[in-house]
Amino acid sequence: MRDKQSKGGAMPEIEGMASHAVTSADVAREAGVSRSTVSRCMADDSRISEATRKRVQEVAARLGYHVNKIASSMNRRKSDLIGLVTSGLSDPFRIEFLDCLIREIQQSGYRPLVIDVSDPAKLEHSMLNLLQYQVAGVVVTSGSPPPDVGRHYLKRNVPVVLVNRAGRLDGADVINCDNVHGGQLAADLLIKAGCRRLAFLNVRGGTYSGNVRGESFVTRLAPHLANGQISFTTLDCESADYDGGFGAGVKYLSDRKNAPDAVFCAKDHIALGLMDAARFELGLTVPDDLSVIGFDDISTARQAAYQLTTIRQSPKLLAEMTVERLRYRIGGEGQSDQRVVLPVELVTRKTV
Amino acid sequence: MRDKQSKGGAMPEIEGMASHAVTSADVAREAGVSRSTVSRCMADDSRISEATRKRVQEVAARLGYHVNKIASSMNRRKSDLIGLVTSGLSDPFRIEFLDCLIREIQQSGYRPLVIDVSDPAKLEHSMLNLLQYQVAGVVVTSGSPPPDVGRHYLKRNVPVVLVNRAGRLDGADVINCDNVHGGQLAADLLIKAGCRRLAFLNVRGGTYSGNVRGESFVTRLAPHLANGQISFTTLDCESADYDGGFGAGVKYLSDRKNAPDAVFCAKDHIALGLMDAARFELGLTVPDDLSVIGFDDISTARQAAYQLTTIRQSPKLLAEMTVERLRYRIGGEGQSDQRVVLPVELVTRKTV
DNA sequence: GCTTTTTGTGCACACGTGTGCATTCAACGA
DNA sequence: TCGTTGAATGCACACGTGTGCACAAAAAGC
Repeated sequence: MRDKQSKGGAMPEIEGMASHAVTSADVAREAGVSRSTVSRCMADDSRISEATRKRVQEVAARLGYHVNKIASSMNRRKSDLIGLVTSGLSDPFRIEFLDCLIREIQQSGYRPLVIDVSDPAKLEHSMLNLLQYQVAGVVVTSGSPPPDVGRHYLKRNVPVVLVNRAGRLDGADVINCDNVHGGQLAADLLIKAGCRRLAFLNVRGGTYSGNVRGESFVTRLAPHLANGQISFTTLDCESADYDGGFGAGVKYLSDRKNAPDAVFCAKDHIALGLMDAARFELGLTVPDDLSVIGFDDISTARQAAYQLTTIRQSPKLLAEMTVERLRYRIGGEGQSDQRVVLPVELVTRKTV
Repeated sequence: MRDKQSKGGAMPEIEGMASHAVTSADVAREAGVSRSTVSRCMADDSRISEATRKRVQEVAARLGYHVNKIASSMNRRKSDLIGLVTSGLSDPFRIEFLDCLIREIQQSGYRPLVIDVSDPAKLEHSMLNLLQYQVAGVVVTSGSPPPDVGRHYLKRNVPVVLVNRAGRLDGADVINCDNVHGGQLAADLLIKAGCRRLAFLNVRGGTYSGNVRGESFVTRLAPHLANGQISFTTLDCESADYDGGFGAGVKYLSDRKNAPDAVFCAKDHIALGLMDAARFELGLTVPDDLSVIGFDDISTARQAAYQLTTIRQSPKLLAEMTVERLRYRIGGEGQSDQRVVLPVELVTRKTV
């Protein structure tokens, strides 16, 4: 009855003294079944009689057996890990997105394997490295993966989702919020508010999302520009964060005559810095002296000290969509790349 | 010369058409060496002649071979994953810590496997689940793992580090910032500033770190309390975040006669909410009508709109220490649990 | 009662790697 | 020339799991 598959003689194995991890063979021996049966019982997945299943699972629980996911992954040639490529946890909106994403991934039975690429030049190396872990899929939230990488993923049938990135990757789905519409909303609002000297502020060199927002903004402005009733400038800051926005504020808002009276910022974090520079460094009043509008609607933008008017995109929706695409592609193969655009909405607060 | 270890006849395998991942056997065949040699070459670790190593590595690169970490982990019975137990990405200081931690882990050649435990009741299950991945170590930044879990980790020789948690776990190192000193610094500052009606604000039910900070604060206050020259109250808020602090501000600061004139908050995020309630909801002036002091020195606290005086702990130092402890214990075994306390410092800004 | 179908299990192989041990080979000293 | 030593590499096993196939037993059909 016992020791059906055990190789040598049954080693004594004093109860509770085993220093090695308890394996499915241990459970099999103890329950008097074969290792295969144990495997099937743990997976709930085959036609195993209710009686044995219950007994085996009970034994497994008593022995403290847990399936070795590494061994399982090796056998199935695919792990339940999903690679998350990001660059640090400094950008507020990305954090909110990752927060939702991690929950969503976990809820789908996967595990997030985070990989930080501060140096964009290392993106290729990092993504290849991720492949070593037999990840079931990858989400890229930073940088633009080179086509070489895409080919490797394509060959291995590992789906890639690019979130809010420029998408030129074969075999990858691309998800963006509606940057174009966002830019239009911002333009419309500022025009309606009667602003005359408008500006768009983004980090120097630009980012994909930021560029689209700015271009859409200025396109929408075009008719009024032609009229000569308003003016438009493009401004840039050193970094895409609070300090960058603050620095830009000090730099561009000092000259009250020619300074813009309304600034559309590529992202909220920059807008907050700009606002603070205007208010606390230059003594301006928002929105009387200066209107500010951001993009993302990060949580800080809601705080009483800012009450930033902004274009909202939903991190939760973004995350849901990401995982949906991922799950759809995992297993299912050879599907054409998809481009998803998620809606944005204007959130009116007190800075315009 | 070729096909030394290949089992059946050498399948033709058209160049570049292989749909399966390239394995060490492929490299071995191509380079005319054994699979063992390939393994040793990739590890740089044995006494392989410089010539063969170079040749093999060149072939590996040409074929696009990467070691399969899953298989490797299975063989070595330990992966290079480090579990990160956290509860969401909402708490600002924890995010800054995780940011540093992920970098640090990565720099040490490990990979962070994030696991989110929103429901503290699931902590045990989650940590056991983490063990399935053969993690090399685990960092807990949320919740208090039950002793059962500790025993499992101890048995498997997998190190656990608790960061800013109550530490009662056998086999786990515990790292805290100097909460006691922080509470003292806060007390000293407020006394020196001449505040009379002091209060400590924490989330309802309390947290380990918060409780220690509050207790140390009131202990330091004791002599002055005995004099009857000052008063002290403990306040609580619904949630440990901005909204919680804001709500508490509205609730406790309305009655100008009896309301505290100085509040020590368990963490910055709460302090920011409190400040905003005071300033924008009640029309108070900070610090004239109300002094506020926080804990952590999160990045938002530095912003011009807040300029929060606070007790600073270093997320970078915390992360470095965490990984140092982890690395020390991985491999090295049977070392007594250690308790690390990291320094804090007062950051004087404009809210006291 | 005999054949056919259904149901439940076991056997054996494969996944890709690391490493102890054996083996080969060249160099070297006597 | 032969034995000895050291370096370099191959062999074979182990890691723990999933699953196709075969097989036994029980149920069902006639």
